Amino acid sequence: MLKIYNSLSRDKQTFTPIEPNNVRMYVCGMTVYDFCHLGHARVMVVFDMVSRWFRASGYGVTYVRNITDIDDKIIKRANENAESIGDLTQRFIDAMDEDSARLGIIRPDIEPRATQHIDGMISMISALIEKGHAYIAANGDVFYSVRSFAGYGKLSGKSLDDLRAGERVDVDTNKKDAMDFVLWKSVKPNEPNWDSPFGGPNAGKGRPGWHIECSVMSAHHLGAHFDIHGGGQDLQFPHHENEIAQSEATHNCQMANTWMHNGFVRVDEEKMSKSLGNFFTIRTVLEKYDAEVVRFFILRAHYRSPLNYSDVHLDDAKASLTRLYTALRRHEVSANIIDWKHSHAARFREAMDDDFNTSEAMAVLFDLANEVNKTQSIEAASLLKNLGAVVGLLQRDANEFLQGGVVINAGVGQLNLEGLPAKITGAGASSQTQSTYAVGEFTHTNKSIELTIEQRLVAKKAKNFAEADAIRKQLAEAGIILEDTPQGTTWRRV
RNA sequence: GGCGCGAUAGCAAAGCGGUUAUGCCGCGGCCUGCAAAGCCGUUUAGGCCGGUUCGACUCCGGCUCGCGCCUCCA
Repeated sequence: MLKIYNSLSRDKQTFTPIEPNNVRMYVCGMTVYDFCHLGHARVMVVFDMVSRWFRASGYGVTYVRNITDIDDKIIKRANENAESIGDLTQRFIDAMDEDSARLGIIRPDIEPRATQHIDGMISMISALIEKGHAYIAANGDVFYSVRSFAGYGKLSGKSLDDLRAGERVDVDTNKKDAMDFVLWKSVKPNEPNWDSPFGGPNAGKGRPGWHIECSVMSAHHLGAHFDIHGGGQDLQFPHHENEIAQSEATHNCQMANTWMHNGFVRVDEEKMSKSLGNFFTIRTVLEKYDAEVVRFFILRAHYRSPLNYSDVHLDDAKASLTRLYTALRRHEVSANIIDWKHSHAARFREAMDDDFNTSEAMAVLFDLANEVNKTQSIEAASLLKNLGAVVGLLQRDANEFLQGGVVINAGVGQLNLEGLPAKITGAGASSQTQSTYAVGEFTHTNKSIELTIEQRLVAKKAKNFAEADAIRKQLAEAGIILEDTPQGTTWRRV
């Protein structure tokens, strides 16, 4: 029985989909004016995990994640770049797709773009005006009247009287109430605009505000009442609160049954964000760390907890994931079937059913790795790999992961062994994407490493251990660890 | 100022009113030519002050500190 913490009720509730076998989930996606950072990675990974767990639990899932492709920042950036808005947004959508694929994200079923739903937004805004929930201001902007919606504040727990709008920002004098938010922005010079029936000094020409997008796109694809609405913690207020106000005032029914919010990624105990400038883009991090390590790093914490980012933590995650892959080494794993009655599988399920406790689920994976190492059981190894698949982990060939490594810059010059620079590729975290990605430039090719191992083997057979150890040491300095086993010598990258 | 969240061992991170979380690191042992990996064992916990209880890291109250939202933000 799956329980989910619902931000709306502030407790864990048993999850029952509205339709018997289809979970309808909407997640607020990205505003595409720049590369995605680790905070975006977390939303993508978390809700990917959520949708995977629904599917593993036997549900059908309709997962919608929107793309905001029109807003102030996009317009500003396009102007700065002297680039068209369409070119800019497409460029960053492509980049997002690439980052997402590398992180092993299964694409959402539907990825609507705001600019594809302008008509729907105009309709909803018109309906809100008709119902008295919105008004056209003198300058032609259309505002939502927060006082007109009795439930305003129910998601964030804020009351209108406690909110001190205007304390930190100048209040727009066109508003009736300082907390009213914009639904339609009347056109400004050199800005893209659409026709609307809202009138005003610019004859209705303008563009939609941010909040209305999600109300329209979620209703369009999932209906007025759906199961789950998700997003980052920072969207809870005002974005999600405003969505509720718009949607519920329009449709006269509850918008989403369950609201899920993932915690922030932090840097030095502070929220990672564009405005603080302390963000790391996904692609920057992936220059140094394997995408699956990043995915594991995100998944080993509970989705609602804050997640501190640092190289030390990524190194730690890498070492941990290495342990799991090491257990899988040399095991031919059987088909994709999980016996949920198996004690480890049952524990895994119990953890995931308890508000997606991936932290606990990862602990099960480590216990399973211990069992594999102890007993060499193929069943245990298969279960480990198959449970990994449920959360999008451990699907690569173990050696491919272990020999992927990161770039080693030190020691190149000192090596007298053949160290041909070469680009070694390692597959992304997902087995679903066939693309491969370079982790970096290595000082040794796999081939040269194997040749070196052969040389060392000759020395070993001659009991020339000084020579054998020297070779091993040289490779170690280049970040390559040799391991002698009864089946021969294996290697991996640090 | 309003509202909310958190404080667990060297680091990271869960569960749980009484039983080994888990991973990394450290230490000891086994294994190994020596290592590595692995296995076994092991040192470091529960911000502070009270209360409830036979028993609290776990429940309640207070305090301190940190963080978040109240402005665009995943």
